[in-house]
Amino acid sequence: MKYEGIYVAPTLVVDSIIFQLQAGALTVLLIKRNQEPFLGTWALPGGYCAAGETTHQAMQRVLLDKTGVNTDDLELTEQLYTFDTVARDPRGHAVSVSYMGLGKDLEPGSGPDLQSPAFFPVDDLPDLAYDHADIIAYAHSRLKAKLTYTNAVFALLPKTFTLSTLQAAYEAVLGRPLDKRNFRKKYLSLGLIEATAEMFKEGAHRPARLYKFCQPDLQTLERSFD
Amino acid sequence: MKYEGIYVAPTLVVDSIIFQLQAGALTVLLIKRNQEPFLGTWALPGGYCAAGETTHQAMQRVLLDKTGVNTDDLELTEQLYTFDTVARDPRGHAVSVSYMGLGKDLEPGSGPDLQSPAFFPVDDLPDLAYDHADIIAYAHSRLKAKLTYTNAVFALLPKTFTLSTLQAAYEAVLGRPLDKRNFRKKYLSLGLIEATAEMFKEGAHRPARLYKFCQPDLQTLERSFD
DNA sequence: ACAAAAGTGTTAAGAATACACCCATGT
DNA sequence: ACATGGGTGTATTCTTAACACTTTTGT
Repeated sequence: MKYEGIYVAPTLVVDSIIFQLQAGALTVLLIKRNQEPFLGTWALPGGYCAAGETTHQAMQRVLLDKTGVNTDDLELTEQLYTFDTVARDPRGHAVSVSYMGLGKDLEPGSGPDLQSPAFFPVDDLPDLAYDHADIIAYAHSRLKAKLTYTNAVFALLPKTFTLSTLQAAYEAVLGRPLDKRNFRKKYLSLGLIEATAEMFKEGAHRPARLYKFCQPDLQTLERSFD
Repeated sequence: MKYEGIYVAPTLVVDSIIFQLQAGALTVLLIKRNQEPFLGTWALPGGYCAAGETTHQAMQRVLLDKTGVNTDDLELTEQLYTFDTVARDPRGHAVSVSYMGLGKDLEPGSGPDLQSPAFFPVDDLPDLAYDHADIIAYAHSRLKAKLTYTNAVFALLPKTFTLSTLQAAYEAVLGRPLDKRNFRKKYLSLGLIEATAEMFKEGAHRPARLYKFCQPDLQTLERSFD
């Protein structure tokens, strides 16, 4: 072993990629940086992880501090990847552990200490600091995969939902239209959702049956979706 | 932001999970710890990541130092997961970035500085330090998944191989027998491998055709395997 | 009555599974 | 000639993909 004297660890940071659906589009939470480097540029919310703090705890703290979003309001959190970045920081080399979070009806806070948090459609992002555009693209591809082999959509939807809403969620994430009849047939055959007694009435058209997930936690599908 | 004074990063370590096939079994590289904690207990090769060093570089250095295995001899390396561990180390909290490596004909070195590196069948592991048994189980499950949706087997096989060898590799990783005719039909239909002109003669039976991968790098399958 | 979204079935093609015998070689 | 592993085909079931009209409601 080499480090018999003083051991100096690399800077450790955490970044969050928080997705939700808004107006039928998949959106991601960004902040406007209020310090150099990349002052004034949009970026993923991130910050330092301190000794004695797990990366997950650091993620929760940083997310709350910078965006006002509480991780208790997320339905699903998952570690994404750990990036080695050379010029992430004026200190030089840093290691960034990134987490993906999914939720619904998330409200970025507003206040002087927050960094203008806002959700942007993933198909219409502003210029981003660092390699954050790549990280978002990677998270998006992971999310697509996750929707095909798990029931992770539940984290993007309300407790009860119509089949059209469910299909729209898949279409928003996957970025392409799906056949209505095939979608319903297949999804119902998976046995993950069940009809409730309620209907959803809205507008001048036939009411829709409301469904719910049988189990509100992450399940792996045996037949992968699409 | 909280850390305006001195910032102290958590201890950052890297661990390697190196797999290869030996005598038809999937094996993983372990060392016998020569220090506390867990002195004398088998463990995954791991060590500190220092400032100025990427986690990947640290993994390469640590692996070579502790086992004599050179990462240049690995056919495939992939970051696995980053574990927050509380009691990993006498220093207290640590963050461990783990990498999975695949290779063939890997020879652990021997020498006074090395920590008795040896390959053990994943189905017959000794008692392990820390949560390394869990980490290996996780890596194994990721490897199984990887074999079903990519051509990652190439990293476990020689340049040319028979279909029986290929099937045996799948069976060793997945831990269950596969049907010979269906396996061949499906694998050949994927178009990832092609027959060479050579045959492999061995023993008192019909020689086997040797195949090779068309492209010797990682490909994602469109139809997932099995 | 009409506009708007909900709901519903069939057919055809492709993929997965189950299954048993002959072939080429060395001894 | 026999033992050993290499090599091959078919029938059945299940899954996927393509495709259009009727129903219920509010205005």
